[in-house]
Amino acid sequence: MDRAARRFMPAARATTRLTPNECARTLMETVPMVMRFIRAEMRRHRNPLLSVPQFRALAFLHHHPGACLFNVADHLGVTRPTASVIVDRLVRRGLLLRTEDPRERRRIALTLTPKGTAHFERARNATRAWMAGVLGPCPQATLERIAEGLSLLGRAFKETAGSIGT
Amino acid sequence: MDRAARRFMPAARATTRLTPNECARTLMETVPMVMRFIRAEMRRHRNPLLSVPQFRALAFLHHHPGACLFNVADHLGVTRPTASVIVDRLVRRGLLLRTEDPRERRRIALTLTPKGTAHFERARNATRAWMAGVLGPCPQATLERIAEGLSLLGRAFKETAGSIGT
DNA sequence: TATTGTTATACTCTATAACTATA
DNA sequence: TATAGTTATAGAGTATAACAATA
Repeated sequence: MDRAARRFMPAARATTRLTPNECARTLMETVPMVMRFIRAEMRRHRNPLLSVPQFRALAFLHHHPGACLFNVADHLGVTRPTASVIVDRLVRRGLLLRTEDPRERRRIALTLTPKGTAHFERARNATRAWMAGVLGPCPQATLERIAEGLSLLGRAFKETAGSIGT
Repeated sequence: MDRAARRFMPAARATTRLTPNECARTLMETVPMVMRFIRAEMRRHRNPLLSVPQFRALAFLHHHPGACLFNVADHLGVTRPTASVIVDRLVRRGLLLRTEDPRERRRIALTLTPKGTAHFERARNATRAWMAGVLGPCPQATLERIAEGLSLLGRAFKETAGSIGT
């Protein structure tokens, strides 16, 4: 076991029961910190690259080509005007194609352009490589605990915290 | 063990080794998602309340009264101009006091006003209560795994990802 | 010269309110 | 009337560049 994990274990196992409040405190310290590292990293790269929301929008549309604006807003957890602005910037940069859905003319169908696909994949690979570099030094057991904790955390939020935006 | 945890375990233990890349992917999906829940929750409250960076700035100064701008920027992980703007908004709202440090007249000493302290504590309690509500349904074991994962994650980032801003 | 902090500028994210077009 | 999307407006966060004051 690595030093970091060993340092942590006694506190986790030997003390009194961990309360939701203490967990919340750890959360409020860790998540924003990690988030700003991600943001800074994504901003560091070449040219205008992608912001985190832009990256997430492209990732979603990469897996759901032809999705409409509402789907994007829902996935990003933002209101439709916000999603509209984000999408609009990507369209202007030539990364997204906005077409009309002939069956439901109120809707738009969003798809990545070849340039958008290339841009997204480059950003994704760079981000993953950087992150893998950060996580790389961790031993296997630590990696698994991190993934497990994140997975459980994500599930708790998805189940309890209601949906946002309209 | 709760259903959620049981559902997760087989994937974590029985498959091939978890790679840093896979962990990175989970991270890129979970952290922004949790972050937006936090942001949305903090924005939901009464009046202008506090944004996440504002909250973190007040939390830091609550524990380090008299700290200077550089310290705040360092803790938030932003550049000094950004910290200056954030602090300035809090000063204008009467939540922070900006005074000159007589020993080092280049520096400013930042402290919470009584109003700032009250405001911060209200925001902190509300956020923790909400978060505890989200985490509350989780069984003890899950809670501990979440806290452990976050703690290890935070440590990995703090150790590897260099400092930001200047 | 180096450091601390601010201001100017520019861009993104984000929400609410008001609007258009379609169903 | 209800829904999909846009536009207008406003404000926060963020960076870089240029600056002032102090050490």
